[in-house]
Amino acid sequence: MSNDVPTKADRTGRRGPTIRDVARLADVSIGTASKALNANGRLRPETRDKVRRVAQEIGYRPNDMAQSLHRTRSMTVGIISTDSFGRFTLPIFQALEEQFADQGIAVFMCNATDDPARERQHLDQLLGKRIDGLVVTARRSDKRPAIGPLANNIPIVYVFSQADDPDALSLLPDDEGGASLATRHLLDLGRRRIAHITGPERFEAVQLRHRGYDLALRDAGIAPHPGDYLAGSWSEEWGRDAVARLFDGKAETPDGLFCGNDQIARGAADALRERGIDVPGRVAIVGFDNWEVLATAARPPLSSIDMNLSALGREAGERLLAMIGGARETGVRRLPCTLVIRNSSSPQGTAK
Amino acid sequence: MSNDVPTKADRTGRRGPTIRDVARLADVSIGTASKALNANGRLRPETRDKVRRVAQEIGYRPNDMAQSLHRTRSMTVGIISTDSFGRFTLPIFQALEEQFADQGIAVFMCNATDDPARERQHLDQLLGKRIDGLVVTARRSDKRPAIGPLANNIPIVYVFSQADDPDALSLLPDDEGGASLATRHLLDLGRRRIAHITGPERFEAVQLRHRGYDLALRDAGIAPHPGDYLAGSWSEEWGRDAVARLFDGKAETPDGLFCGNDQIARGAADALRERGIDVPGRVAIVGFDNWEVLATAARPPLSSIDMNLSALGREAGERLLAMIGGARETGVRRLPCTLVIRNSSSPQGTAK
DNA sequence: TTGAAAGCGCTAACAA
DNA sequence: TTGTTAGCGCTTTCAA
Repeated sequence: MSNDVPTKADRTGRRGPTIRDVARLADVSIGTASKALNANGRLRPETRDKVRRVAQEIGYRPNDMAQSLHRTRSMTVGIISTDSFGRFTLPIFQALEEQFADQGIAVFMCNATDDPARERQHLDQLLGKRIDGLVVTARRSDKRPAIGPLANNIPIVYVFSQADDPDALSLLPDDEGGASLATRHLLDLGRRRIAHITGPERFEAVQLRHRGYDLALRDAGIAPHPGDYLAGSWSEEWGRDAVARLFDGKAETPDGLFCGNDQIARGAADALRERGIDVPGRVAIVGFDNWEVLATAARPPLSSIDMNLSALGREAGERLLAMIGGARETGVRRLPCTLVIRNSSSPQGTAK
Repeated sequence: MSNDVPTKADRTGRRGPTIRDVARLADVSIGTASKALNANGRLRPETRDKVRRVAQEIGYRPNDMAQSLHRTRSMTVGIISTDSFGRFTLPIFQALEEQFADQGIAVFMCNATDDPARERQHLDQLLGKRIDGLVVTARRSDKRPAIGPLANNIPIVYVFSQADDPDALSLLPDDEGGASLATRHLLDLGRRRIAHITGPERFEAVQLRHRGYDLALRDAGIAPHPGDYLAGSWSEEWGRDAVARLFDGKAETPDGLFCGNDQIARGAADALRERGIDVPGRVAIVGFDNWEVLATAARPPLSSIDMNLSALGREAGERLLAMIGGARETGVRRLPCTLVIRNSSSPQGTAK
């Protein structure tokens, strides 16, 4: 009754006021209203102000989907993890999301836990939503079947995962380089016999890290001791077992340990402490992953290789944006790892 | 030249074929095509088949945004973490995503790491996308300022986070109940002096768990020993420190430890082992969070309280769907925790 | 059984 | 400077 000009929103009870409502209340044409709100075209300042004021008052917010019907872009991208989300994907996702948010792009998250059918289903849905691009992640970086060329050849980038398709773009951490970095660090500390305790050999990352370790040793003129490469599982228990194998009843033992991940490193550190072997005094240790909560809680805190997953995520975001913009990118790109030094490879007090 | 009837897709180079293209190629009206594809209305079977075949062939997929312009629903929801994503939010998100995917609803993920401005910005974007509902999560379950009533009163549910607004719906784990459960379990084991080592008191969860512990003891007719409640930090180091305080040089020591999280529990277990105190023989331990990777790697593996975050996520999904459907839900709902028994509170071999 | 046309909310080209 | 109108891709009456 006192409520003049009921808005569409009032009538339907759902979906907000439309530009039509704004136009009506501001007493201008709908075209004018659009112009006023979008800052383009010439308009009398007072008209523009009036429209904007009205829009503000009734809480008008343009309907993105209607807009997208015009532009060729939906201003959304999809991220699909073929492999559930986890410790590794999280920082990547975080960086990606931030990057896209800055561009006004919203992110659909999908999780297809090792289920190709579900993956297909998600993909379908995303295509229906007309995403502008797709990011594919995984829990480990081994090769996976490529996602077929998407309708409208929507650009795809694989992060921490790689497609078995040479035309795809994959972004990965440089496992080999990271391993070399760790090994060289131990060499620089004066260690001469460095063992490598690592995870299951079927992981590509295990093979690459092994290679990096090997190369660094050879570069230093050291022939790797054959029994010093131990592949097992990714667990603390394996770290402890491996130490037992390397140290118990041996006359000659390693003075450096490069571990395939921080869990193994932690198990190794525990096992050494329990044997009264000083870390880093007699044996220095470097882990991999730089899983903060684990690495800092260890005794001593663990030096570790950081895969810089946030940087990886940012890079992926940039690449995808470029591809959405029309660039064509292919191949496997590996980003550098960095070394984080803590007490396990540094005299007490020198590092945190 | 040989390419008859170029589709819109061909012309623009972007966005897929439209229903118009399907209609043209199938030689029917666009209305008929729609009917054929949507399985409603009466149609000659052969017409329907023809349309479908064409649609299939040219890879037609309806544009969700165009559809949503009609329905009152966008078939999307937003999840915003005000607090970055982490270990706790992940299982919740996973469960939510799965639930929504089953309903054909896609999920926008947003991360506003402790930044109200960014939160507002994300919210704006989501409103522009016309999300049907919103889930708010956080890294800890303390009260937070409610998100103002959203335009079109889009339903909101807070999970693992609560709003300072009695009209909001919050879903939380039952910290108090979980603590009682842990304590009763230790009592059932015959333990009579149970200490509680926990995190910073400013956490609501710490207070609730303390209460649950207290109640369980009193119910059993045991007056809590004043020095047996130790609030500190959430770290392993604190777990070790607390054990030192409780055990070193004391004539009377606890025979049960209920720890505020698994990190503390693990530190405690380590400290006891190093003192030659048998776990669970002389001291039984129960942790909180059931953080698998940590709990199972501990020596002995830790019994722990599981907050059932997946269930929490599922429940949140159901509630939000109900609210989208028109239901009105308010208040704080706490979902039960469960006890996972491992060796730290069970004779060797009885539990895994 | 099928076709034509209006309209969802918005933008942009063209008229006035 | 402002208004009118034709779509964007789809669904849904209402006619034929």
